[in-house]
Amino acid sequence: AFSWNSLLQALVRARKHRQACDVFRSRLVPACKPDACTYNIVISGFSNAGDIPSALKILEEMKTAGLPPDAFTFNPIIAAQCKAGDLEAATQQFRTMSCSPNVATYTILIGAYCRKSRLDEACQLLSEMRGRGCIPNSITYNVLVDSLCKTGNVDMAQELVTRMIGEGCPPNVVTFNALINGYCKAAKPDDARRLLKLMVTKGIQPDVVTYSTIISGLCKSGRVQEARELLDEMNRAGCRPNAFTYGAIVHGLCRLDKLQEAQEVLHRMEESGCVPDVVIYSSVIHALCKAGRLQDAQQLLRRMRAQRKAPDVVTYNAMIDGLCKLGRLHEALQMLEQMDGAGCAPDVVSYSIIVNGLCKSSKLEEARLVLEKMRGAGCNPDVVTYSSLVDGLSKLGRLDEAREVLEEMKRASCAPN
RNA sequence: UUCACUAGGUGAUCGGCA
Repeated sequence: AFSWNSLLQALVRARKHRQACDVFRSRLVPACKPDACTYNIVISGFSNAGDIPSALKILEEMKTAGLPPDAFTFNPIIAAQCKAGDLEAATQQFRTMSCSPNVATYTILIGAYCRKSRLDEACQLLSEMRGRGCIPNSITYNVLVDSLCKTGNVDMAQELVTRMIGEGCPPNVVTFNALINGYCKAAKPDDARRLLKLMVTKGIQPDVVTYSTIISGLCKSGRVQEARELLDEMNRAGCRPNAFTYGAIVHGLCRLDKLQEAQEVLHRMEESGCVPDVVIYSSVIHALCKAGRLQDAQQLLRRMRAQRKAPDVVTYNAMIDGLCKLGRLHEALQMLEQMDGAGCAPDVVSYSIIVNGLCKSSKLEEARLVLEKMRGAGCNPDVVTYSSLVDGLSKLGRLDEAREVLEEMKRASCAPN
């Protein structure tokens, strides 16, 4: 079982879920019975892929096989339910599970409540875990810091960090990175830089995440030159930039309409053997599309394919939007089919782009059909999809129908914003 | 051999500033 578990784990890590499932299902060696670890690995695989029903099915099989599930079994399921936004199901699972929760269980739930700005419940869980002798560790605190930052409570996060030492969990590089990201997202890159200096004085080495985060923050504030200087600085400090680092720079240049320079960075990467990844290509493709340079975008798409980099849903969406904005709806629909055929399932953004394009061309009936089509593909319209429709109808003076769409949203429990 | 933490790319509307 030990060896098979290692193989399964490797497959799950490589996101080869089908193969992992095949290995598990075939029970390749009859003499080798799956143990609790085996089940945990498979359950974790399904959970991470967002397939909660399958995870629950394996959980039942595990019980049937007489193996008692533990926290390692339930944690990935609870995490997946949280990620899907279903805190009620996660909490239900947590309250009814047949084993004791561990620090990870509490950390998952605390982070989820925090990210939904349900701070009271997060605090309740924090004191509950302490009461049960479950001591929050540095990951717990880091999750708190990060989710506070992501909900716009950077000051609260900063305050928590100052208290961490007293709690026996001094801030580490992840803590600082989370906080630095908070300041960057709050458009305060100077505070981020201040923290970079501070962490060094505390003996904590900045890593590639630290630098990439600040570089991205500077770029988002339009300070690409400073970002490039920081890139030099990180090189001098012996920290090798990675795809995130270059991605931030390239995107920053694109946002400033410095498409020429962005493509130069791209070329330099290609030549230096450091092949740009799908994110970097998509970033430039998006910018080219926004500039109406569909030809150039298509050429870059070909170049990325030549580099054996497969376009993903974001790449296609950028292209589809570019086509729509030029009124080339037919080609946009073709590309939607093309991505599907290439094994890249269109998502709610893909369909929304098309819906918006059709609405802008006053093709409301066709837009309606796309809504049906996406539902049929198991992809529910979201608030943006509906907004395009409401806007299209309103601008044509078809206000009654627009109101009807609002009702439809309500029925689909999609809250208007 | 199995669980929880940090960084880059895509869609609507409206408003402010230029």
